[in-house]
Amino acid sequence: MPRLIRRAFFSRSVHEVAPDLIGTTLLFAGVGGRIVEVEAYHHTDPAAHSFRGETPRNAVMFGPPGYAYVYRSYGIHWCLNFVCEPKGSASAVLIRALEPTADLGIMRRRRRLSETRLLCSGPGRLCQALAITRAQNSLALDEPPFALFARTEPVDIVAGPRIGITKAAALPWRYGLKGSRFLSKPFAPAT
DNA sequence: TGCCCGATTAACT
DNA sequence: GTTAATCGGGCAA
Repeated sequence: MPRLIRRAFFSRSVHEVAPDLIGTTLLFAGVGGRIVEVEAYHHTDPAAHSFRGETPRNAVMFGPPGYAYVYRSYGIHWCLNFVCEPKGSASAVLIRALEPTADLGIMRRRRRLSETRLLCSGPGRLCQALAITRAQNSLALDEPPFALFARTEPVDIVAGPRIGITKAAALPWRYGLKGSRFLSKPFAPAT
């Protein structure tokens, strides 16, 4: 049986936690899969929601690590983040893609899509498949309905520039599972 | 109070 | 490659 990841796991630099999340398994109410792609957002980063200080929307980022920060993107989609680092540093990891492993049937129904590769390959898609909305904002990640399981085997991790942002876009703070078919976009080949 | 724009996706050409 | 859909934060007035 895989080991359950506790919230102390997140009490480290977002740049350590982000690659460590690759290959772990995220379940929400028993539905989910293996994390294959994440991005790190540090509070000193202009692209981070916390960069301009605390507001009602981003308040969870300023709280203790190990909690979910959920926000609406482009007025349509939901995006799931894990708060990291000591309380107050306001850094988080955006969960960008999963390899579906648990309860594909309910995810296909929610997404109205049969193709497994696209079920959770993107931050908005993943939230639709797991039925995550603002209602899950500020929930603890090591208590039901959330569950996060440690990897059971070593993984190869690749890093590259983040996606879909205009500020500080060159920083290589996107991490992925090497060779995964379930990435939202491929990583540029290593040079 | 109003206006602009974004950590996106899917349906177009 | 381009664009609409659609909401709330941040900033100007």
